[in-house]
Amino acid sequence: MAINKKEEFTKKEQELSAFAKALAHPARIAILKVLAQRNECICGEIVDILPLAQSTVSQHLKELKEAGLFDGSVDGPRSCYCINWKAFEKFSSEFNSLFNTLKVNNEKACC
Amino acid sequence: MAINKKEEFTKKEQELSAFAKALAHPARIAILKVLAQRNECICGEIVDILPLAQSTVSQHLKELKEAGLFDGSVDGPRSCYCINWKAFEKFSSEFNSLFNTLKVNNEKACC
DNA sequence: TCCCTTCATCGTATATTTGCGATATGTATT
DNA sequence: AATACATATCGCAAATATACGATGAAGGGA
Repeated sequence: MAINKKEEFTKKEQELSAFAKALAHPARIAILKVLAQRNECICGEIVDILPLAQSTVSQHLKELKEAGLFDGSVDGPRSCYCINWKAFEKFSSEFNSLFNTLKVNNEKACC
Repeated sequence: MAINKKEEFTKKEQELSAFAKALAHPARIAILKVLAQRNECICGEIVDILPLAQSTVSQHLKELKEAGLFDGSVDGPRSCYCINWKAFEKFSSEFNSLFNTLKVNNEKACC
């Protein structure tokens, strides 16, 4: 058993949860924060900052990439990682609309 | 090997990722949506709506509860699930501030 | 009291994630 | 061509998540 039932939910539910999943590890949050602190894309450096092995960091980057949040352009011997802003904005606004829907009903709390 | 390194990140990174993890499954998104559609806490019904076995749904509810997003008050033979609004608002606003920080720097995109 | 309903928990199987070292790849530099 | 550097990928081990059926607990009604 342990059949994966994720396909049985709506597409939007799957998309939102996939986005959340991409952010569901502190290392990946940390990576995004590094991007926020600098005003440029990351070209290396990440491995030095995180307390993880190079291969593990590479794996986390891959996951952000596969989630569509990251554009990685391999550029010579060093890579350049950038946020895919279109995707990021789309997901974050969808999250906010979910949050807001929930909050509106909050005003009529029942227990 | 396979040692869990989550503790080596900052507390905020851990909190945010834990929140994201709670939303990282379509079933849990669906549960929150059900709450949004009705104007009241959920007393049963969830199992009928989701395409999952009762025990599995119970497990997902437990996870939302352990993430601090859900308050569950077992009340006689039926339970009542409510969102923990304080926690929810805290996390969603922290997410937004992360999003906004990222967006600000977006304006100086470099690649 | 004896069942029925509702939900939680346990045990278990499988899938996925996390993490590392080793190795491959790909581009500059010498 | 040989080397050095930065990343990616592979292979494996351990941890965690997902899912279900079976069972347990607790209240309500016959």
